[in-house]
Amino acid sequence: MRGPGKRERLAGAAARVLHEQGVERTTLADIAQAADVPVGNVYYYFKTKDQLVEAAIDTQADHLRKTITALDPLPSPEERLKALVRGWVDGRDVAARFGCPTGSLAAELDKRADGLDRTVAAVMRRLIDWIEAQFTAMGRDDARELAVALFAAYQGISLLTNTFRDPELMATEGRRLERWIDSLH
Amino acid sequence: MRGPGKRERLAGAAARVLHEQGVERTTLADIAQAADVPVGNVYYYFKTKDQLVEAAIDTQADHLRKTITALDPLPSPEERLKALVRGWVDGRDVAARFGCPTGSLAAELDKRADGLDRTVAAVMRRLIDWIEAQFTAMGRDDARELAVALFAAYQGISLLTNTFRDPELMATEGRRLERWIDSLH
Amino acid sequence: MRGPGKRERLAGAAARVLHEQGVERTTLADIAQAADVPVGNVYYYFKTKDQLVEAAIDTQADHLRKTITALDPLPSPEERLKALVRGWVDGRDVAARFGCPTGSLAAELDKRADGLDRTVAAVMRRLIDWIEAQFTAMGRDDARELAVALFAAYQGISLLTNTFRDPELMATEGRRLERWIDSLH
Amino acid sequence: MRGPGKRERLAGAAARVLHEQGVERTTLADIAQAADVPVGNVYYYFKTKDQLVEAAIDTQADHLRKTITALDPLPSPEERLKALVRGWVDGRDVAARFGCPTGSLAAELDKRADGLDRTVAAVMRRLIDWIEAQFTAMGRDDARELAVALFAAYQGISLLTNTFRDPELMATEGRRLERWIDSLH
DNA sequence: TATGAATGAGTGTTCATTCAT
DNA sequence: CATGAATGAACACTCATTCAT
Repeated sequence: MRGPGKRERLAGAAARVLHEQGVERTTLADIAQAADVPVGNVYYYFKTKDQLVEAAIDTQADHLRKTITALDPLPSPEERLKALVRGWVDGRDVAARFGCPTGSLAAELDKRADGLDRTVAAVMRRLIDWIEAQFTAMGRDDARELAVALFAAYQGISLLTNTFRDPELMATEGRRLERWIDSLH
Repeated sequence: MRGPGKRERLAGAAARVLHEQGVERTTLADIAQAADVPVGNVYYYFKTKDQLVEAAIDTQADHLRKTITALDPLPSPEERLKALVRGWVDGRDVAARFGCPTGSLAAELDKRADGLDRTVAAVMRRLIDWIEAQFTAMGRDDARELAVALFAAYQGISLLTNTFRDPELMATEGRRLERWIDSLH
Repeated sequence: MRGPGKRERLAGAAARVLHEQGVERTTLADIAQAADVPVGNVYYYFKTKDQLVEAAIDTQADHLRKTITALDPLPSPEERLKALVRGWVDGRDVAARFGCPTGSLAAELDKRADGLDRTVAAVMRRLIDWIEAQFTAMGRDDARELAVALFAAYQGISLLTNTFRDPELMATEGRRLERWIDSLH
Repeated sequence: MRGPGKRERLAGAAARVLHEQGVERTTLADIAQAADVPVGNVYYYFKTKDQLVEAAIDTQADHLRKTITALDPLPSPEERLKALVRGWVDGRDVAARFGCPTGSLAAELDKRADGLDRTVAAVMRRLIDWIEAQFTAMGRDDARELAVALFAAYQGISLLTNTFRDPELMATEGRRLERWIDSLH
């Protein structure tokens, strides 16, 4: 129940609740309650709601970093990319209910003038960079274009999976993407 | 300016402003002002904010219907699909600033418990159905899967184009999708 | 109970309550209650608390203008100045409880970074200008200095009258100032 | 840094910050920071914010006592009064920015129901008493009235100097007051 | 004594919705 | 039909004060 732990608990709760309810529909009280912290105390750790949103983005960035780190040991770039896709598919039930955490955040924050939209963009760029590196390792000189296309495919199918509340959409698209990756060398 | 005209003006203003600012950040006053209608008068035409959102969705559905109608005379399904893609690319500057109108609406409404999310879903389904019909006409028995993939690709690249504020992303992906369509028969 | 009337009622209530309680200790709810207006409705007329404060200052400026206008018909500048002093003395009971409305506002607003302090300053300057004009009419070439001194004397005795809750202080000083004015030609 | 030293540091910081920012706009955190004392620790020395305000008043009272003590050795009451006035004028730059420390405190505390307003009043009364003693020593039987007038003149010109942010006002009025004192025997 | 952390009541402000005319 | 005005339930944020260690 100590300081640092609480800060993380708040950031984690923020990441979760903001994903589930969206930024605008989430009140500070919601986050405080989810973290089991009195509302007034939230401000000891985060001076504004925006800072909480930023912390939530950071939490997602951390998660992404870990995901990538877990993928790196795999023997080939194709394997790494297909494992990434499989990870997306594994999250299809959550996506069906709430969409992609990063994507829905990006969609919402783009409507605002804060610098927060730049922060999400940076997180996304990092993942695209990593994907690009894999395609480059596969010898593709259109690696950037392919990386954008792959990530866009995921973002798009996340949105549809969520809109139609149908996890199968993600599963099917995942299989298609795996086949597509295999077809590229 | 009679009733019906005002109603449409309001729906149109709603569609525009909701796309630009998002549902949650748009006030009724914003829409009323954009339509040059006194705030109090809005409620004569729409009993709740949700009904205005619904009208905005309907406006988008109309627009989509017209788009499709304009495409149907084209000689082949490949041509129709590629023209659809070209239409998306033509809207890349708007997408860079505000994303896809339908997609951003869907993302935001999915966070709510209204039936409004079902309404956007229906609009999207209609377009996917049309795309599917084209793939079927091309002789593909995986037409549904391809339709979902194509529309997802558009939704995804819209999000990225918006997030990175870079219309070129959409242009590049458009060319890729056209090549992909050509490769399918 | 119409719009314009309500706006004035709010400004009047603000002037009164802000004088009695001070700016910082007065809540919008206080002013709303004093004007018998629901809190939310205040914002239809004034977008911020600061605008209410400004309206209160304007109300005081109006009052000052009227005071001066009532003085101008008097036959000589000495008479006008002494009548001004007598007006101050007449308000000694209010001063004993709450100080000078303009002075206490000035003291409080000077602690802030708004432009509001400039607004009060302007009101004060207008009165000093008028006093200066009287001294000039009396043939004094140190009219400005005398005007500042006279107004300062009033502000100072207002503060002391308020601090010691003793209206007599104001009365005594008023007599002294009248004698002083008489001694100047 | 032991207890007593800290207590004084806090009182001094309170006096300074309260003068600069006003009572209502100053938070305990502000004072704690100015005194370089952790917020939580303030309450070991002062149980409430009001007690800190009281300590600040006491600090001012001390300062006033010292001022008077330094004046007493002067050979004549006229000299002592004029030296007092010159001291006021010396502080004109601070007055232009923040007003008279005691006066602005008095103005603000009079809006409250605490006994604190009585405490400032007592400090002021002590100085008026001393001024009165000088006028009495000059043989005036209207010494009280003159004392009140002189102190009021200072308070008033402090307020105007502050409101118009013009130290020259204080300088001019100081010269006038010195001439006035000379004219009284 | 010392201190980071906790707490909760209060404040200004926004906005969908309703109402009187 | 039209409209300015009214309403009240939120919400983000602040801060004096208290507590645990």
